Amino acid sequence: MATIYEVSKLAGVSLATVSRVMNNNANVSDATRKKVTAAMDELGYRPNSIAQSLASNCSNSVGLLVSELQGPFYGPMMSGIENTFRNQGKHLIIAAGHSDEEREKQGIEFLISRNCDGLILHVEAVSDDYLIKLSKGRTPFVLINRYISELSDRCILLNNIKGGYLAAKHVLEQGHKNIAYISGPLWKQDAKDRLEGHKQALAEFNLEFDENLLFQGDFMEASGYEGLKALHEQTHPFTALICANDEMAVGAMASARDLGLTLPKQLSIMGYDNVFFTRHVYPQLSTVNYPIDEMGRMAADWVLNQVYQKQTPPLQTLFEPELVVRHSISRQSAQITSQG
Amino acid sequence: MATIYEVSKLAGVSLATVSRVMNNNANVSDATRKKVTAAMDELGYRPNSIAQSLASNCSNSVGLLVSELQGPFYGPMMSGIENTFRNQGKHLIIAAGHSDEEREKQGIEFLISRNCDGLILHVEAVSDDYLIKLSKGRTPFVLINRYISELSDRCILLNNIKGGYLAAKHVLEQGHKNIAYISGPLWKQDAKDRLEGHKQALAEFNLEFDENLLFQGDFMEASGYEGLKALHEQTHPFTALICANDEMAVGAMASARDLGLTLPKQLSIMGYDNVFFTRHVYPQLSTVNYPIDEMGRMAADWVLNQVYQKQTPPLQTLFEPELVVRHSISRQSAQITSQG
DNA sequence: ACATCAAATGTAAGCGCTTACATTTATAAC
DNA sequence: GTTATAAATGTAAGCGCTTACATTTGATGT
Repeated sequence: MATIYEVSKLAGVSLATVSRVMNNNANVSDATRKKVTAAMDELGYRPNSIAQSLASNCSNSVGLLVSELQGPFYGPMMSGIENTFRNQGKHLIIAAGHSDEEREKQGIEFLISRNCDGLILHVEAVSDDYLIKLSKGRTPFVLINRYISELSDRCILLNNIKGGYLAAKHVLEQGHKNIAYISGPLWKQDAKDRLEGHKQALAEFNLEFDENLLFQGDFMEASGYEGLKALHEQTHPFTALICANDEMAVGAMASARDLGLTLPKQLSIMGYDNVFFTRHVYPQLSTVNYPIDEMGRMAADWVLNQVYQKQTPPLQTLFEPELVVRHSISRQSAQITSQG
Repeated sequence: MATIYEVSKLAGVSLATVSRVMNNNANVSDATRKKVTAAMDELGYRPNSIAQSLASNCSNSVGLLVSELQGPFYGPMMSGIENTFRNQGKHLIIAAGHSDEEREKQGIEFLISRNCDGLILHVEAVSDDYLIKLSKGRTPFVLINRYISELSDRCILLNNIKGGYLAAKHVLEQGHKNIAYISGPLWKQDAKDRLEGHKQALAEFNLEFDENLLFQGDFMEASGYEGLKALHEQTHPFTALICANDEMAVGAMASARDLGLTLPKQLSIMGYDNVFFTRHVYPQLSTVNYPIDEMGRMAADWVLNQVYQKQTPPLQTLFEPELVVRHSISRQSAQITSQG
């Protein structure tokens, strides 16, 4: 691999001049610029970006930490981010945290030690304190889907209370009065918020939230399956089920079929996230849109703006959910009565 | 950020010794090792891996180029790869090629200029010649889902002929005789192979392949939708439709509903890939399993073995598809007759 | 006590770039 | 033709590490 030194020799100029034409940041005469680019072409020269990073203390790469590389949720987010950076000549280093504190920390440290200029973090397991301490460090970062008041200007969030409210309101408006709920893990803020919005809507309809109709899941499909099974076995009747995300909703749909329930006639089911496969399930799932791709792009814009001082559209940190009505909520449902 | 220099000062040893304890590759007395690690802890020292890469000419990172960061196919692949490398202390730099020749080349060059020790490529647009030339370069790479005879030992492939055969055979065994086919773009080898396997099965059942029942799609959902619409409008009847991947199959299912066809009674539909959402569509889609996660892990093993000289399970380059029977193929179908 | 040799440590030259500063060259004003 | 000033180019010192080679230290055998 040719180095800058060989290029400079071939072009008959100094290292510095070659560097200047690469970064075209200083005055270089047309004649020498031509000589240099010719030499580069001849040698097939490619700058070694590791060396560039070390020397300039700027790697032109930003780190992205997500929980998982797979799954319907992270794909669109990564894609939105990658796109934005590609257009700006920045590069993406991706690590997965697997919702595990140790691995999340490892991932963050790797990205920092890799001289990332900025970080986009979607972390769940790491503590607020850790992040606050991290914010004092040299690598700026933005948080997706996590709120820490001390870091509020770098938290990109969905209004989950509103989302929970929207979902419940829609179901209530269809005439349902007994509504079961499968939540996410309630130590997570988003799970809590969605449930809070749910309760607000209930209150607005003068209905009380029935704790017996709450099942705490973990945002995974299996817990949706288990959740509906468990709810079906207890004695309080319900005609609709709201799940705190689409994966659990899909699990619940499978469960409903195994229980012999006709959807949506005997049981209405509502999801959350508007993950792409919700259009493909049967019946098509009504849900709440989580504009995760947009939020990813916004996170990328944040980095562009705050780290690279680029012009960007105005930064926005709070995003609004939207109701997506499809065919999984029936207008009037027969009550499922208890098993006992 | 503390540097190795500060650590050496604090510990009262030379740079080299600090480096040695980091890499524990030479004789260092217990006493000094202790002094050094204590100094590291005190300073919260983290080696700068950019500098390490530059000096050692080994970045401990491997590059991965995929077409898209999203979609049901690449997620499991990336995840399998990331997992393997995490366990070995290697890191992953991901770029997307978007099936575009220029962008694929850019991506590859970026990864190389980033001093990746090895590359895993899932490329579609770049030419064989380009890859052959690339193989002469300094960065070793392995190809997923692409066959180039000159590079055959580094091509990790699915036996697509067999897969196409399996799908068709299953449909034939259920008694279907008139089978429509929505292929991928036929300039792509995998699309060609799947169709070839399809024809083999037909031949085995003494059936002729009807060109009128072939629609060439592009592996995307929309082309499945359009494909079935077009097939339905022509005059040759068929009772089953085989799609060259699941996305098109899902598109075709939507199309079938719009055409008022009951699935699978009036039309049987078969997919290919066994993407995770095939279990969630209705009726659940019968398909052919593409073990992409395993193949990703194998690619990672290849790099570990060939680039880092690690012990790995034996390298395997050809993977076998498997039939996945679910509920989208009916035993005996009423014939769809022509529209005309 | 001395030589011998291995183990432990230090020295310093890079890795391929960037950039502050110094120097040279061209341009313009008088 | 000077001189002042700006533009173009060169010089060399790093960036934070690794590693070949040199040196020192400590055992061991005699």
